[in-house]
Amino acid sequence: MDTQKTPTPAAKKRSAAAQERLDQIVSAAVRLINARGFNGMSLQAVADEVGITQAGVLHYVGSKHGLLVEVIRRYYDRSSALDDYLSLFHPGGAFEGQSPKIPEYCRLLVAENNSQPELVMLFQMLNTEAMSTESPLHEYFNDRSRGVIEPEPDVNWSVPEGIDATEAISCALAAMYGLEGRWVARPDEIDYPAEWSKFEDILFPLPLWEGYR
Amino acid sequence: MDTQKTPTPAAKKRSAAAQERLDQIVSAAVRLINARGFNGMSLQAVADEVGITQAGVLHYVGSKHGLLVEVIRRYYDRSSALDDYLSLFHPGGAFEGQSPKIPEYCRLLVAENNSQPELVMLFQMLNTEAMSTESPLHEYFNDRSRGVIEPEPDVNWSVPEGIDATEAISCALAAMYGLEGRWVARPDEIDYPAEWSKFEDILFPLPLWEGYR
DNA sequence: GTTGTTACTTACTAACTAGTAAGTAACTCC
DNA sequence: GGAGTTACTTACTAGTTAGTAAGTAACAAC
Repeated sequence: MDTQKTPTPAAKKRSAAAQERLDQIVSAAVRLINARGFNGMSLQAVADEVGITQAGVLHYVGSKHGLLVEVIRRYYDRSSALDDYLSLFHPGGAFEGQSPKIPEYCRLLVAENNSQPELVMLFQMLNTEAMSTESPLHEYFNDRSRGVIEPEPDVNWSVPEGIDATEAISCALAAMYGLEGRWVARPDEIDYPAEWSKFEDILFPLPLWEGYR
Repeated sequence: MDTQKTPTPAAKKRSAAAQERLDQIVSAAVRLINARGFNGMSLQAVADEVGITQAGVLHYVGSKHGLLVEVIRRYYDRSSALDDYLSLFHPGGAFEGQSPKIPEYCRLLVAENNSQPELVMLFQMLNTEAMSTESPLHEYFNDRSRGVIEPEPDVNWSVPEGIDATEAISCALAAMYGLEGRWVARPDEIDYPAEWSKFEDILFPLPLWEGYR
């Protein structure tokens, strides 16, 4: 029964405080998942970081699985400069009629991920744990992996002759994932966008991709 | 004090039985790490799979960290068709004076890994957990990651003009890692070597890499 | 000013965690 | 046949795990 009529300003204020607390909980959970994995993380550790009791954490998320759901939700609530790029080529967009370029798309993705190392690490950790059929995220990440290779089926990419656009995206994203794993493991040693630009010379070598980058 | 003089056949037999038991323990541990990660796996679960008590497991490995050491050891005791390939180009090898080719090297790596999905998954899992500085394997995997990009510094790869061999290997291995993650997550859906051959067309496109593949 | 809701806390449970200590049965060595 | 070693087991400890139940203090609604 949803009795949520016009919420009073006071109710809004309280709910905002609650939202802030939930954010603290999710932030702590992300840090702990990155450090130990979801299986290795405990509700008590989350509670300690936030400064409340373990039962207090459960008050917000219900169960450990509920916490995982909130963490995933946070991952998806990121802003995506990417969808913005692709939508430019859709009917009504600024570049309607033109075709997007894979290297350009990749560069945007790299730039975006470069500003969110914590979420990149979270993705690597959960995605890896989800390899196991035992993981509650197994099907979820498998579906995602299938879908991401063809992010926008109605877009026709501008690629050189003899190059399969779908394969090029698939391969580029695999390389990106591999590089991201190295980067988040030693962020001080690796300049992610700089390394990517070197990868670009391999993935999209210049005589062939001239005009398509 | 090492009192290991000529071991009697009986001692050998006993030690062989012990080795077999240790193998069972390590095999169970690999399965459980793949399913839940090292942090999520317990000595009791290993013991249950082997059919002995948890204290029995500790008799062999001393501690949970000791079990991790044994698991890592198993990973490195794999045969490597790869080193064999590279050694052919060393002084005294059959191909002395010639240069190895990166795509060929990659194909061997893919073929070898394709026959060991369990160890590939183990690598993905431990490597990911080792992203965290908290992991006992953090430095270990970082060193490995640095080294693997230049597997044999004294080999001069045969590559097309304008291509940086080190970057090509680095990029190819990143893509391989990314593809392997997809493969072990859904082995029934993905034909790893077949997918790799499509990646080859992107990483080493034919007009450019003609004669270097 | 009562009634309800929110945001927690304390107190608890039952199961599980890695690790230790002290056995014991089987076998080997000499 | 006695001494030592191996491959375990039983029994235990101290700490941690997710989750439940029953509060309670602060505030809001009316």
